[in-house]
Amino acid sequence: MSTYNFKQLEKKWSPIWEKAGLYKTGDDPAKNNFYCLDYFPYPSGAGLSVGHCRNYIPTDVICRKKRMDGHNVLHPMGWDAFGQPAEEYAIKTGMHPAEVTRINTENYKRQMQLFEAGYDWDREINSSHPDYYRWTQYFFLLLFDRGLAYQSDNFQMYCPDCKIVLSNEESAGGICWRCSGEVVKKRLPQWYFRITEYADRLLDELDGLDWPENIKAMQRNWIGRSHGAEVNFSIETESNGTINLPVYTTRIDTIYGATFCVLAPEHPDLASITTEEMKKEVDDYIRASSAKTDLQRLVASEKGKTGIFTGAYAKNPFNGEEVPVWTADYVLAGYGTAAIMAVPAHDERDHAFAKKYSLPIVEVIAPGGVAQGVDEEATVADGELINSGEFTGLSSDESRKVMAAFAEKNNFGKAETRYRIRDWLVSRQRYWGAPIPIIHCEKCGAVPERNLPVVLPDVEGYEPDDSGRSPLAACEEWVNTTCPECGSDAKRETSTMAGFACSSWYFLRFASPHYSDAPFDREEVNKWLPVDLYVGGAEHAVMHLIYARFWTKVMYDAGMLNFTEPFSSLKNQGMLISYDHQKMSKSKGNVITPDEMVVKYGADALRLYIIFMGPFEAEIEWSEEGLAGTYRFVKRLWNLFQETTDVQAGEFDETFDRELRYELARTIKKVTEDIDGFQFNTGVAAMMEFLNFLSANRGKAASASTTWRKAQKDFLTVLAPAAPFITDELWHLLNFGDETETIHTQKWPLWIEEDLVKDTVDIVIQIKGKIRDRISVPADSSKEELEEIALSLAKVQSYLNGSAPKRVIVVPGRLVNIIG
RNA sequence: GCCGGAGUGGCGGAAUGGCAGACGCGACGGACUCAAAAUCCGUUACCUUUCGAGGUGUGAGGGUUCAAGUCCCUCCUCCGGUACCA
Repeated sequence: MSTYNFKQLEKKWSPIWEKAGLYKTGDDPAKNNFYCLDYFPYPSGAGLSVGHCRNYIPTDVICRKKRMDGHNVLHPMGWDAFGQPAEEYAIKTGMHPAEVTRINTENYKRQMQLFEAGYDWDREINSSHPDYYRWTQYFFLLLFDRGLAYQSDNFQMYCPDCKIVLSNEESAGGICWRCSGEVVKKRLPQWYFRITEYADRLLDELDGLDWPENIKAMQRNWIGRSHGAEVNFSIETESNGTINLPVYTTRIDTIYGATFCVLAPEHPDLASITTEEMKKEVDDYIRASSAKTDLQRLVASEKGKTGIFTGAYAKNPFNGEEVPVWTADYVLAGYGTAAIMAVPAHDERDHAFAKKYSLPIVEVIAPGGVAQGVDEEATVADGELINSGEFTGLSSDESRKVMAAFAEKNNFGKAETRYRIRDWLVSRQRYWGAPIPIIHCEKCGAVPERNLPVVLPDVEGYEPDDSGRSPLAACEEWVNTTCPECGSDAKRETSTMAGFACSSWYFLRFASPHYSDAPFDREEVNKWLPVDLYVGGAEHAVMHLIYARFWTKVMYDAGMLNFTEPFSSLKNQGMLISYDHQKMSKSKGNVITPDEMVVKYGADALRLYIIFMGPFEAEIEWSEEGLAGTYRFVKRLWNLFQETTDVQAGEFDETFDRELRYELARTIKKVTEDIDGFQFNTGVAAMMEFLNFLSANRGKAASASTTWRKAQKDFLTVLAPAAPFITDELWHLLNFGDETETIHTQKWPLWIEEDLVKDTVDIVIQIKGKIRDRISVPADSSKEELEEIALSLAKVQSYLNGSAPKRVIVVPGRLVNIIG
């Protein structure tokens, strides 16, 4: 009998499986296909921590089980290799970002292999390789050709620390997603994708997805569809004639209560409407607010909103009243029309502003027909319209329809749906990304470069500057080119695409990673996609996951795909918290690596602990003692099976044989259902229970030798996906297969349903809901029999004290409850 | 504020409306050992106990039910997201 030596097993089996092609994508036409995908990792210099294992180990377990229960499995891995950290490292050291990336990807791969995450490495892809990014560029042009890519010099978010522009998704809350620093607004010409055009479909098609509810909710909030109306107020200016001022409102029912209008400081017509008298003050205000970040504005206005009267008055088209026009930075430039009608009686923000600047408050909504009074606070609820001309008496709900129609009929407004989501800012003034395949020609404008790939040239330095120029701009022989349309001198676009462009289609590439005629082979894509199971952290709810859905829909519209949603089912693993109760990060110095754990406890114990530590989605604190626990489990398995490699038949014990068959069937059923249902923790617990049972009954092995041996075999088989090394070793040691075979290609065992049927069951006897006794009865005892037995029990008799029970509830197989 | 989720032993966590605390960690006791580690066996929600058992208990308070961790209502706390979106 040998001692458990995980190092030896790992060294022995890894190469054998590799040679056998265990993880190669299946292509048996008789089998169903299963595509399991992990989020596209960015290979960072820090390498993988045990936190990442919570992603890669469960998907590996699922895939192993899927192969065993008869699926062709596609489980690929690749690298989201373009991006800032490699570039920053390159800036610091001068090493080419491609070299930095190569080193990091190799390390990731090595680590994944340490804990035997089984990927089909023949399908490995790298988004920074020209063979890949030529297709990213191809999709840029697809969007361009379909009118979904455009250039604009709007204000956008800019992170001064990262020196990079950010999309709205990347700067949610005014915070840079990467460095958590505050972002500022900057006006630079940039490329955008028209994701807003797909807002309705992105919202509506969420409903059918098997995704976590919170992710769907985040996307719904982010898209933020609201139904309202646009109404044109009009302003007679001193020197610019009549200016039309459209405002967007979801509460047109309150329009008779509009007592002023407010324009965002960035509103394009602000200068034209401002009177000579107010010009200086308004200009000062604009300057002051543009100096603030959005976050600073928000913080400042929590102490009190600020604003300036423009001197102008706007006419309310419903009642002809003239109301003062103000500018204030509580009105956002990027939403609606950047102008609002302010109804202080029925909007908290307008109320606060009106109070501060002593503007009138007119109450026009009476919830339940009763005016609430609006001096102290705004009445936000719907109600019956009062003081509202011909609309008085209508409900808020009705009037919203009627008044929008009225506005439309009279040509001063219309019903309007608005969205919170903004177009996707995709260009970056960075070196390490996919070049945008556009040539700027003075005559022809922005012309697509169809000769792909536009290869990233080697440059002297990678440093971006504050001017918003990409390092590529310095590479003159690359920048200067000729226009593909007219042949005259032209310049290449020097920005590259944000990394999220690369990850918006990678899941398609895995179906045919070496295909060179198109981004993907349609037949292969139809065979494997949509992705059956997509697993990663929750942090990409409104970034990657929304972009990838958008691109998929565009490709569908272009006739390239026959599905509109890329990921049928999505799961988010929980975060792993370090021993210091903080997120693991290199900067905090609290990272625990799989490397050190594999050295200490072996891959099998690590794998088991990762899936056993708690529910898959839950945030859990790392515990090395916990890992020591699963290490003890594999050691106990090793020792017990070493002792019982060759069980000889002894005197048959029917009772024990049945018990063993029952426990085995129960275990197989539980493990099967738990792996399928992502309840790995309870599945492992069931296997621990079974091992405990075998261990406690090891002395009886000979009395049920056939079943015992089957139990050993099936137990190893259901444990194999979680603990591949020890199970294959023991499987061979116990002679369940020869040298040419491996446990990992065995059929997943089925449990025997009849073995789950018990002869006798334990019944709980309750009196008024409290447990007073337990009895063991034949499993098929009828209600009447159970009642009779229960009532005859001495304990029950003494509780009843001679009187007849009022009521007896009998649940066969479970309990009898006697109400005295 | 709004949206989503969660509150169960010392800890991570189990429980189709039907025996709360599976499994694991930790702790305690014992065996083995010169000793320690490892391993094995046992105990481990709380209170009371005549050691038979009795009572209490799943964030708080109500309710439905023969029966509630689980269903309903009100509230509290925590986590995640979002935040002047008119």
